[in-house]
Amino acid sequence: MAEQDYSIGDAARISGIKIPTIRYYEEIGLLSGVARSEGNRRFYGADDLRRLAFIRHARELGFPMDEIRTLLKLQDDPNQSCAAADAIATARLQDVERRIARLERLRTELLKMVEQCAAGRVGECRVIETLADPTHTHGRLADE
Amino acid sequence: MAEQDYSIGDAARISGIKIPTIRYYEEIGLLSGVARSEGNRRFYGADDLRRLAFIRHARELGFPMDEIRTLLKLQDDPNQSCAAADAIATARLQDVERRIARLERLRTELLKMVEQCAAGRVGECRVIETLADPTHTHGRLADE
DNA sequence: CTACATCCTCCAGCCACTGGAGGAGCAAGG
DNA sequence: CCTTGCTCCTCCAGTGGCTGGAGGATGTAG
Repeated sequence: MAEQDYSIGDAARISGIKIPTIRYYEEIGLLSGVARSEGNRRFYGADDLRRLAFIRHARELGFPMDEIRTLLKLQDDPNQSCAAADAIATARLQDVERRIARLERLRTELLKMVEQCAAGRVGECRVIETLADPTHTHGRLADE
Repeated sequence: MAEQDYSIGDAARISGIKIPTIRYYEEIGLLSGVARSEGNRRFYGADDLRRLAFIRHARELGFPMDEIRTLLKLQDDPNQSCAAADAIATARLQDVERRIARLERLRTELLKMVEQCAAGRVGECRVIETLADPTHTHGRLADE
């Protein structure tokens, strides 16, 4: 193992991704050609660590796995147009905005529920009542 | 089947929950004692439909399954204190607020990425670069 | 009576991991 | 040199919350 190489445990600590998850990422092809030591242990170079950081950051931003895969392929081939990456990021942005709007509505509804809870019996509990309210049946709140 | 009874297909249409999901809810004990016809078909009364609407609405509000289970038990026993329901709703509210805050941060970051994409080559693409940025490694954006 | 819709049960699969069993490798202390 | 204890390996099963398909029974309309 050269000086700039890391064990899977190191990689996990540095990237903040758990060991089995790193192995899983390799299995599903996000990290190809991971090197092995004599004793069959994986070891990672700086590139691999960057790749793991990329994946982690993208996951945190809510990118789904297949989009990450696409972004990694783009990254591997830096002469391609960045339009595809832009499209993916834009789609993600719109998704995030939709989710914010949805959560804001949930917030309003939950606030109402909690405010009106007079700490009484369940029989007259707003929380339960609101949830049972059949006027919500066809969820304005569903994914749109 | 009496007049106010519904087949599982009707229940699915009315509640907006798919048929296999309704069966699944029964299997995991959210709907107990579902009646059967001579020919072994499930049928649902108004109570069951209300219960399904409750579950759906709670799911839409982001309540996890075990909290829904608790709320349903509370509902089944209307002399209990509503404090437990209130606690669950409050926790949910806080969770929603945390998620909104998190998504707002994502939004800011994604906006920056998209704005700076000059539709150039991947080599100088902000989208890819931002994601690869190792200063994000220990995610301020992680679940907190 | 035939077609067709709807239902039944059982079981496999989805995603993105997570964790455990059982065993091998390796570094340091005695 | 040997043991201790840590890390690593592979394989496999399980998570939650469904979803869908196979293969067969039941119900209904023409």
